[in-house]
Amino acid sequence: MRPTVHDIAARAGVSLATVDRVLNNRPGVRGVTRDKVERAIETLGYVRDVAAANLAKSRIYPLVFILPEGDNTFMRGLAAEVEAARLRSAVERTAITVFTVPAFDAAALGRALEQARGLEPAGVAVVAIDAPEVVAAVDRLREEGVAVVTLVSDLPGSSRDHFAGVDNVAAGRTAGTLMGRFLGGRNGPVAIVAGSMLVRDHRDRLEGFGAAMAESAPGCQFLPVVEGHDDPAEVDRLVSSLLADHPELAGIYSLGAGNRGLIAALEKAGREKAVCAIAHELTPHSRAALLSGTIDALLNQDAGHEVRSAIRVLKARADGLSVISAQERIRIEIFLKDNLPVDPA
Amino acid sequence: MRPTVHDIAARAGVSLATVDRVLNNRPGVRGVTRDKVERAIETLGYVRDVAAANLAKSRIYPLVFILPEGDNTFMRGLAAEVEAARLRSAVERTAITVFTVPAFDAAALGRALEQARGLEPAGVAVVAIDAPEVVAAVDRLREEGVAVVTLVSDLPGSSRDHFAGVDNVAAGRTAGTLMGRFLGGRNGPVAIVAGSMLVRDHRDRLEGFGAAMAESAPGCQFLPVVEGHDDPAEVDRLVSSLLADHPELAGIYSLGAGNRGLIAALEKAGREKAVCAIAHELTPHSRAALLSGTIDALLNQDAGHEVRSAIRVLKARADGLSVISAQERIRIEIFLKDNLPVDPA
DNA sequence: GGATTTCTGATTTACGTACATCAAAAAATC
DNA sequence: GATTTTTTGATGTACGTAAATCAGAAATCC
Repeated sequence: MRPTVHDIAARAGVSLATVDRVLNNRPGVRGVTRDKVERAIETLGYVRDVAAANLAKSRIYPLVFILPEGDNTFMRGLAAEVEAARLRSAVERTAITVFTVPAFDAAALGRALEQARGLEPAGVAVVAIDAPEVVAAVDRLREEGVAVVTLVSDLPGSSRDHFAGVDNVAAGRTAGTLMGRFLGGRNGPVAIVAGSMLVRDHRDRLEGFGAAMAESAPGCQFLPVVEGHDDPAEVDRLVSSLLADHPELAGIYSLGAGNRGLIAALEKAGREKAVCAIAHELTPHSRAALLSGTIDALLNQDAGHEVRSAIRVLKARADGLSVISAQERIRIEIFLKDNLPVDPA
Repeated sequence: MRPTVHDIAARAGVSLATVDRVLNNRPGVRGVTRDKVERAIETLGYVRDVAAANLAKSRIYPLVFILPEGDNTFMRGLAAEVEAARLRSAVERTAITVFTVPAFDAAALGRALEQARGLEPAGVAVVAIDAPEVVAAVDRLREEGVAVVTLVSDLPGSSRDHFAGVDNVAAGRTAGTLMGRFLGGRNGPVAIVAGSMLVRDHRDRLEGFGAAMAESAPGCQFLPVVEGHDDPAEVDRLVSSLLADHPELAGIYSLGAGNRGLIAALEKAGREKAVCAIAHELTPHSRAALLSGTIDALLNQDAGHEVRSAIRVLKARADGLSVISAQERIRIEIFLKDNLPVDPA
């Protein structure tokens, strides 16, 4: 049988109240007594029953999620996962509030973080924008003891507790290695379609892609990076003109969103088999394109995993507990047509 | 505020005891009264507080894990993850017992399952062997209301609740597509090293590999499958003689364990760059070989995820609850040198 | 050595649910 | 309509912890 606070009190020769004071860092315990209690905890191997403690505290974890607006498929999927988590609130003792802010607007994000602070939450999960006012707002939350996790996009200079997302340089490298190997020494230039080079994730992916391509396909020629602003129609136009201008195009790396446009352009031109296409994020469209062969490989980060991980980490940090680190590692998933999950994302 | 049993009692105009009877399916409630209570539960959106319920029941989940013996690195890693889960027992209200049985011995596994049944556990997780006596033993457990999850290796004909593992045909296909694309039309035969063709996992992988290669590298010549019995020394010998006999060897697919032997043979022959090598399971050795370029791609299943998932599913089934299915999907992970997790497995 | 401050003990209530008991009410049976 | 059976209510205890109160003991101060 697992030891309880009563067992510790008996063992240490003190009362329940004193054990409680030690366990919860309340004042009013002499050093020697504290030591006695801590030794008893040690020798009995006492572990606080979190369920019982939460019950007694009627603890709920007020959490705030701050997500970007816009109709980006990935971000909508992320929002859906947050909503799914909200529906589990009763079971998980969380109370999740969602704020949405205009995409790429650091000032608005800073204000949203301030607003979140006003709610005195136990934790905040935020899709960060790498800007000084955002760093400042995050640091202020941390100073007040609020746990902060960055989601999808990190904030390296800040004091955030944890980042629930992938290393985008490594993701870019992975795409580069795959592209180099898939081309297998074939000639012809490679095109890169970004969303916006103002976004850190995209810059990181580009950096990694270039480095890995230099190793796996030395001498490969790159076309200038074009920016599709994650908009399918714009990506369609851009890719269509790339295809028209470069009949020998060997590969396309799409490191942002707007894959519907990429797929449409390749298929309109009838070049879907000739051009090696690698893109990011599994969506119903990209999934279909992978299965049909229009897209050759897809890199993905599991939005559901990211949201669940963020919640676990925030709760643990709020209680000062540790987490299973391997469980919180967000994978850079590589999907070929053969290892797709059964259920569309 | 979340509704409690008291709220339901008030709303339905009955006593707490009656609510309790309805909630826990105890006899002694008229149909009409039951309906009243259920309507109240519905309209108030009552969800039982599992933590409080478990506390009141002092519920622990006695679970049995049945794992194969032997010094296979993957299985040892799996055992380590089970042990890690055992150390979390206090927090997770589990009591985990581990049985080990000789590998590939269906009769012994059947006996172990019977023995597990004697412990009257809430759930059993088993690395299955596809044999009639194992199916029978699993079905018997299920009949007694014990939840059963197959781990790593499935048991299709049985009534097991869930399979925590990967689709090995799909894993083989994934390897085949990668191999075909990495070869990029190069000539030269491809060798396949299995552990034992008696094991279903290995047969499945081979089947998938052949099918995908036929698509991605039509006309590729295969050497006869050799069996290394997951033993590094034996794999080393086999691969060394393959390399000596076939100077034009283009690729090797190792679908079992014993990768240390594969790596050693390739490096001794100085052929690690010339031969495209694809293997399974991330271990310290295979990780190093991936980084050095001896192995070109690694397929993996996350043993930690499998164990944690098995426990979640067993607990949920024991309580008749549902699980987040996306969370329990075990991925076929593809690792290149670029997307390795930071921490070795 | 008395007053004050700091520590400790004893006890109680609460969290939300499970489960048992006994009495009372309602329904079914004859 | 009396009896039996079924259904329901009322109540209490338990699970392991949190948190509060108040009294008493020990240490510290002057």
